[in-house]
Amino acid sequence: MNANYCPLDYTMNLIGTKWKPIVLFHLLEGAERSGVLQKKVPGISNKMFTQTVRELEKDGLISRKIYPVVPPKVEYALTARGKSLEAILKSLDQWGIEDKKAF
Amino acid sequence: MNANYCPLDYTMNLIGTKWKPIVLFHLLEGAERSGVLQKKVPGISNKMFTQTVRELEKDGLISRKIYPVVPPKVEYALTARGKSLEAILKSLDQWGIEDKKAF
DNA sequence: CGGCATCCAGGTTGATACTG
DNA sequence: CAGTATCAACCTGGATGCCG
Repeated sequence: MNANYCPLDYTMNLIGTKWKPIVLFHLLEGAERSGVLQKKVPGISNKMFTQTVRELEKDGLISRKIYPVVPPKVEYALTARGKSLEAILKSLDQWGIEDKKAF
Repeated sequence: MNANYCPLDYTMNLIGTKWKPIVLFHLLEGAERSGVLQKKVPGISNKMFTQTVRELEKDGLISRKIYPVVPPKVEYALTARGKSLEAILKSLDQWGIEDKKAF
């Protein structure tokens, strides 16, 4: 069964979903408030947004900071581990730009 | 709804699945015969393998060469478009290696 | 405002058996 | 050997409504 495991699989299990890369990508510019961040992700439902940031937090790729104010305020930011994905995220984005030109 | 589209999404729609990156990665080393290639992907079922290479072919990332012999022989190889993903695939793999060291 | 719980439709996946 | 067909099980994601 296990003929040729490759770490690529490990990476994809962390970020290889529909929404995770997009959320991470937008956080490259800096911390964002929850609602603002969500609006930057076209088409995501509230449920999927919550689910996505929860998993990213659990995996230590982003941090969640809660401000005890009214109305509630929550900010998300990349952790060091999350920032280490910067090159990959930008490559993915760049490839998309180049590929669209060619095809 | 559409606040901030990014090409990263476009890229992920092409390769952002469980099996596609792994298949592509193994093809970086050169063309492979179908059965051999499948054995290199741990845990994939025959059905998913076929489905995956079909989609990759449809998207022009790999080519499929059929040898009219008995028993049947089919080889898959990266197209130019597929090869252009090399840097990304290796980055993903490399990140997985580095990350495992750290965590 | 942030985000969780519930329901449920649709797509995805795996096991198995079969064709050329 | 390469690939397809079928079916059931599982998972995903969206809509809605409620809570702190």
